[in-house]
Formats: sequence, C-alpha cells, structure tokens
Amino acid sequence: MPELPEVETVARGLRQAILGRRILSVTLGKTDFIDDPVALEQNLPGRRIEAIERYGKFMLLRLSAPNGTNGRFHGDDAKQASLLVHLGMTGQMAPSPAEKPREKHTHVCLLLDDGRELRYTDARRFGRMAYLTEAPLAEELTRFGADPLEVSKEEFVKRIRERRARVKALLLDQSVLRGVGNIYADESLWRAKIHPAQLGAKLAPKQAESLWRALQEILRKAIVLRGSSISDFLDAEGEPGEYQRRHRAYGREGKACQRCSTAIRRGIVAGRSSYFCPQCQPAPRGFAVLPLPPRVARVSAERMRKARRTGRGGIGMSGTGSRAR
DNA sequence: CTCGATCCCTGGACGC
DNA sequence: TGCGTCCAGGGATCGA
Repeated sequence: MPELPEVETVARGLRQAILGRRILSVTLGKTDFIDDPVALEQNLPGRRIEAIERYGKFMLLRLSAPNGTNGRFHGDDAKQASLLVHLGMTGQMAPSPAEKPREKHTHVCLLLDDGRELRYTDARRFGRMAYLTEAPLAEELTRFGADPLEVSKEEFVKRIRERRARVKALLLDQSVLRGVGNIYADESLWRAKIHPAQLGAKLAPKQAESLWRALQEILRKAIVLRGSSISDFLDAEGEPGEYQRRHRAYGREGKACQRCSTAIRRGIVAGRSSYFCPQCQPAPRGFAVLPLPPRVARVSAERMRKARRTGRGGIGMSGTGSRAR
C-alpha cells in the first residue's frame, strides 16, 4: 500500500534506473485507470524522461518535448509534459527486459531506447495515470496540501488545530497533507499518544507539535528502510521494504503495545480501520472499540497468561475488555 | 463543514 | 478440498 515512503522509494529506484531514457512506444492493457489513454499513446513516444519527482503519493515523470516526428505535435503537446502516476493500492512500476514475459495485470508498457520496458502492473487498478501538459498539471497539483516532510511545525499545528474533523481524517486528507495514508497515520498517532478519533481542534498545542515530530521521524525512518511491505508492495528493483517490522500499531490488533503491554485495539475512524493503544491513546467519549475477533482474542489471552507467568507484561490485561457492546 | 455510505477492483483470509 | 463471503483501502462523489 504505497504511501509517501513507498512512493519515495520507487521514485528513487526509477531515478537510478531510467533517468535520461527516451520512450519509443506505448502498449496498453486495461485503461480504466488512465485519464485519457489515447493522449498517452499519442504523446509519450519520442520524449525523454528528464526528471522523476514525488508529489504526495504521486510520481511525476517529467518528459522532454517530443523529438523526431516533425509537425505531428501541436500547441502544448509540442512542449515539455509530464506523466502523473498514482500507485493506488497495488500499483508497481519497474523496468524490465522487453523480452521477459509480462506479469499478470500489466497494463502499461513503455518501451525505452535501451531495450527495456518500463512496466506498470496493478491488480486492483486503484491507481491512476495521466499525461498532462504544463497548465493542467499545475491545476491538478493545487488540490494538494503541504508535504509532511517540509511543512513547518507552526503550519502543521495550525492546519490541525483549526479543524473540527477527527485528527486521523485530517492526516489522511490529501488537501491538508499530501502523502500520508492509513499506516503512517496510525503509526504517528501511536507515537504521539493521540487517539485517531480525537478532534483536531481539541488537541493541545503540545500534542499537535508532538504529532508533527512523530510524523516526520516515522516518515524519514520508513524511507531509510524503503517503506512497508504488507501484502504486495515492491520497489522499482522488485524488492520489499523493511518498515513493516517497525510497526507499533498498524495491523497489530490484540498484540502488546510496546510501551505499556496493553493489547492494541481496532476501531473505525474516517471510514478506515484504525489501530491504537487504548491505554496510551485515550479515546474521546463514546468511541466504539471493535471486539477482538475470536482468533485474535485467543492468541491475545494466551500471550497475557504467558506474560504473567514470566512476570512480564505489567498492566497487560487492561484494555482487552470491549467497550463496543 | 463534517460525516457516513457507496462505488471502483482483485486476491487473500476465513468459515463451513 | 472447495465454495461463498467478507475485507483490505485511496479517492471520488453524493446525500444528510
């Protein structure tokens, strides 16, 4: 599930692998995730990949003006342009020898001038791809908020505290911050000891500052570790990331909080599964915790027994009871 | 302004 | 073993 650190990892890999290559031709499979497939087919060939940037969860392949085909391009299509790529949930982008058989769900192949293909695969097709000239691209990018790695503490605190929405919804809102998704939202909230359902406006300034710091530290560390691979994220070299080993909240329902040993719980916030420590991250009144699924509950109870026997686990049993009811 | 619901899509997990 | 059902989730959109 590519969020900022995963997209940054892919962008860096692609920069190493395909910068400066010229696109010779385009082959498309399913196209329902492409803004204008015909524009893509007609306008990519003949352009050189001059830069690769990350913008939130998007990658931006900056392309030269087309060469070679005199008079075939008109207006803005004769100038520099960009390929906008969003990996959605399951998107992968990587170069491959052109003769290598294409993997299932490969929907875009860009033949490069060194005999390789830049391939985009995406089983669920929640991604997005668009050929955009300068003006439409600029227009597109205005919809997004601050980069979480660049936003100042003051700006971040202001953006969070001026809103009455739940803090997790704000972290996920790409017009507030660009690039944060479910994993890094939960991880930074755990680190800052803030419950995801807390309202932005109800955070004390110190809490918002703490969240800003946690978010930056976590994103930077995750980039160093090349992102989180939960089910199927692979970088531009086809390698998984390592950050999933550092997760403290996300996906850890029923497992011990690494600060206080209380079982991590799950609830729905902003329509998304949200993981938190009920002890370290006090919930606002009326928040419904989901009951532990039977299987998780069994394993969790066993872990608590073992912790007590071995004298570890501290206040381990608190938080295993359900408040949902 | 903020919320939840619904849709998109497929593979994997789970229950029987 | 196999089959059906549910869930995962980023984003758009719509109605309350």
